[in-house]
Amino acid sequence: MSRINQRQLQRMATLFGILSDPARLRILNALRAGPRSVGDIQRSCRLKQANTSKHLRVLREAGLVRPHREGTSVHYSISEPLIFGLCDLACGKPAGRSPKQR
Amino acid sequence: MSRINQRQLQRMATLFGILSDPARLRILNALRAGPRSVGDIQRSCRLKQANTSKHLRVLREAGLVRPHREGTSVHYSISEPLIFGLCDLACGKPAGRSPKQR
DNA sequence: TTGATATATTACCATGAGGTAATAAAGTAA
DNA sequence: TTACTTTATTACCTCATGGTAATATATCAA
Repeated sequence: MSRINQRQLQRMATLFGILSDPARLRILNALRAGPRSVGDIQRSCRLKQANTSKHLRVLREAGLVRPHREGTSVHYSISEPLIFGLCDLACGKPAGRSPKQR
Repeated sequence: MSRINQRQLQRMATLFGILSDPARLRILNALRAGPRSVGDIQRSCRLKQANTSKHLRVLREAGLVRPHREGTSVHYSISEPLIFGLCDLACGKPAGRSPKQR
């Protein structure tokens, strides 16, 4: 029997859930090059202001991203680069054959 | 500007979404040791019959798992082992500091 | 102080997904 | 055929989540 802790499973599921949104993946990808202000993220990801803030909050509370005030604006940066390992892996192969296969 | 295709992003998001359910992670983990019948999975994962079937369908349609009839029962096996790379990565570090950090 | 800009939060709606009981379908045996 | 077992599907409910407009908060300038 596999002895993978239920907590651990739950944490994995939660993390995957956070990464299961295209908008959040776009944000993370935008931050890949370096810190960005909320406004920049909003514009480059084509998101509404409230929506941007909401997604950033999710990422922040998950510890994937970190805010830093700079005057009147807030700059976010990746605080968990391991995320990109996941993204690259997900990007590379799995479920990559065809969009739909039943 | 990042030129990650929108399609690719959507595919990633979908894959992560499929992995964002504890029950499905349990199933995948159960299959790690080798093929298993639906009934076995159901019992070892403590899932209801309909629920098991539903989750297996999701995994199957995503190409992560493959069915194989054997008499009156159906055995499922992992068809995309790369998934475990994702799980191991997710398991190892990210968001791993504390369960909640706001 | 007022005004302007940037970000966060709230309230609401609409959609999607998981859980489950009931039913259907597929396979085997007699 | 009927009866039994195993798996799949359907219908339904409930809950969680994303999108958005409106509002609040924060920071700076004048």
